[in-house]
Amino acid sequence: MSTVTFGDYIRKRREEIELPLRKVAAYLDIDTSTLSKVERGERPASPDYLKPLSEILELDLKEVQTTYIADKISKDFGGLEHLSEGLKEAEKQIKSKKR
Amino acid sequence: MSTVTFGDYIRKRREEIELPLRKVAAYLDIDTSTLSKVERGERPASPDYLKPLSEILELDLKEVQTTYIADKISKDFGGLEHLSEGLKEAEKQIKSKKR
DNA sequence: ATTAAATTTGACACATCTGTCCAAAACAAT
DNA sequence: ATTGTTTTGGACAGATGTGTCAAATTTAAT
Repeated sequence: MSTVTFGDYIRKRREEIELPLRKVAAYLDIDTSTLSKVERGERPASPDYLKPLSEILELDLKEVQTTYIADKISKDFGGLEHLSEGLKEAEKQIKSKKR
Repeated sequence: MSTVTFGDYIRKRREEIELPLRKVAAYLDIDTSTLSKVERGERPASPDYLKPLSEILELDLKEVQTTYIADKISKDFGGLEHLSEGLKEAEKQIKSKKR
């Protein structure tokens, strides 16, 4: 399975449509350097970036969020033995709350 | 559905078996005050607490972790529209990695 | 009501995080 | 090789997080 990091995911797409970091960073209203670090996984992405990223990279917001969440969870909780069960439980609770 | 916070969960159990904060905190090797804040949700629990908590509170580690994860996820990602999908995806990736 | 124990509060120190700035390096094009 | 552009690196400031300490409050017991 792939397990692509968030950084790789947006970098790949950015190169695909041939936008320089400069442009994308400007659209997100952050420094070029910051975005570079996010793409290389040196820093985590802020959730604030997700919406604008989906816009300028012409990606489905749902996919962007999904990739972001999966990546962050594996980084934040990677060490826990019972992560799978915890996620299932979290899902249940979220669904029940969404009503 | 309940959606019990991690703090409520361990406080309830601690009171059930009638241990003072003092004792539990000592076992976790943290200040009483810190544990008090964790129980009341004023501060997040450190993952380091989970194992010792499960021991001194005589709880299944799996349940402790699960509650911790569910709580933290809802706090960390509460705002995202596509959280459910993201969690499913994260689960998939974790499972595939566990091989 | 006093005393003792348990719990909470708030100020504090120290560490970590987040993003910026600007200089350095890598890359393209000619 | 020089110039222009993109990308990266590292020092930095300000914000946020983590836990401690000591004092204040609450609770329980007598």
